[in-house]
Amino acid sequence: MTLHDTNYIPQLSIDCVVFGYSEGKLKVLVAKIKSMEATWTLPGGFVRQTEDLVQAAHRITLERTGITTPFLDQFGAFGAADRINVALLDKMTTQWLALGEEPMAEADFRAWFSKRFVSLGFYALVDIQQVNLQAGPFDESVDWYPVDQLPHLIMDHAAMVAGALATLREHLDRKLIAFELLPETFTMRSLQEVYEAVYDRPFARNNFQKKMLDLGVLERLDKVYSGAAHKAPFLYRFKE
Amino acid sequence: MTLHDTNYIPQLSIDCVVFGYSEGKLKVLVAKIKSMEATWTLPGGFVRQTEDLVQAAHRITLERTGITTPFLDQFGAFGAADRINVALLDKMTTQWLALGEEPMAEADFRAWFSKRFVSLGFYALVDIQQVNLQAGPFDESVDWYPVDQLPHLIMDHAAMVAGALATLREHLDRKLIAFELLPETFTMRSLQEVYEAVYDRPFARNNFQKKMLDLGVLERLDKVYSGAAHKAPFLYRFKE
DNA sequence: ACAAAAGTGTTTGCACTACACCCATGT
DNA sequence: ACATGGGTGTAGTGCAAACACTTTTGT
Repeated sequence: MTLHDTNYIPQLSIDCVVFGYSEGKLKVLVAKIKSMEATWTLPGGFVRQTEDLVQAAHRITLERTGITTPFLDQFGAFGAADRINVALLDKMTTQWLALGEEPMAEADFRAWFSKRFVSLGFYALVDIQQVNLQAGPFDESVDWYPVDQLPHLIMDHAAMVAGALATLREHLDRKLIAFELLPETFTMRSLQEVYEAVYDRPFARNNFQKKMLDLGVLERLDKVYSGAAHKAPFLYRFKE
Repeated sequence: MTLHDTNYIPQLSIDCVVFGYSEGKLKVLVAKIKSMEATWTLPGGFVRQTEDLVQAAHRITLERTGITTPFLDQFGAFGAADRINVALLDKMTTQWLALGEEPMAEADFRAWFSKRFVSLGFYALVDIQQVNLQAGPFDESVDWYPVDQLPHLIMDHAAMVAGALATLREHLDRKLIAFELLPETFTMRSLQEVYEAVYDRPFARNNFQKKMLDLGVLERLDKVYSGAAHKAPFLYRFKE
């Protein structure tokens, strides 16, 4: 990766709010920045000159999760005039020089990062079980955090998460995308739990089931016997 | 205006879908490009290094309409890898050189415009009666066109209008922004006509009135006597 | 038999629709 | 008086929430 405007569009970045669902909670993928104390960031990146915006967002998500075709949607553009993090720049430069691979002049690196960036916010929905976490070049680690227990994020990344969540709540029903957060087959209960995690409120079980079935997009499969002392629930699949 | 990345962010543009309402129709502000046959474009521009995104969108709208504080919302990002118009470039260059004011080297101009641009789509709502149309530097003229009778727009600008309209339809009810298309005081009928123009379908008069009044955001003022042979309608004002 | 959770039916309330009627105004 | 459009009330309809009941499974 050489950060030069012959390869990437300057002053434009993409940050992805990657949502996953596990343990009854809606989670967001967050990276801890290398060599910095208590500094976390959303997975982000830049747009290649030869690349569509959506391709870039896919690539950025893919690099961290291994997921090739997640649901992706652009939810906002973040471009305050002072949208820059000078404190980060020095730390990053040190880090960059330490990387060593495909070396780029420090001056070029600083020239790239010292400018104000406009960032496009995308949110992604992934089946958390399919994810293979992989840290990016500047990341010490990437991890899932419950959306209501995020660590301290740089710049306006917290606002991005808020915006992404607001958009997700608007879209979940209308666009039939809740299934994107689940494995291919799932029980009605787990689907309901996804809704409850996203909207942070309970849903009535019977009405929820009726509403989902009335959508006509669920295919009922075999029952699943968990060995528990109660009726076995049906499995469902999203009928496209 | 000097198009150089010390002044403007390169490869990033903003295009505005400015909606107005008149003569029972929803209209969009469209500019005819100078010295080109049958080529129209949405009012657009670039983002200054020292400027917020929203400021830039406001400026671009202000330059053409004279409206200082329209309702503005970002509805999409357009960034196909081949999002460039080579045919336009030559024409524009000629045009640019003819302008003469604040001369910039032709090479710089071409370097600026020959690259791929990512464009942020904003839509704006204005009271069309308050607008003073003013052509931009590259525009032969700017005019209002009914949203369903647009001239042939460059690149993906038609898709932008479609996206803006879709977003407007989603927002009109939920965000109480229909009033932005009307003068400060208006009759219930004219408000209904705005809705009918936006959604391109009729609304039942009595039910519409009830729905609007039940929102609790309308302040009823005096009646307006038009001199016509029927009951005088009330004027309303948006209660913020 | 019982507990736990799944599945389904029934009623209630609310919002939106359609229909109907009265009112104000100028000719 | 009448035509025209404004304002309001009422009955019907559909959707979603609330309540209630039955079924399946393992201990």
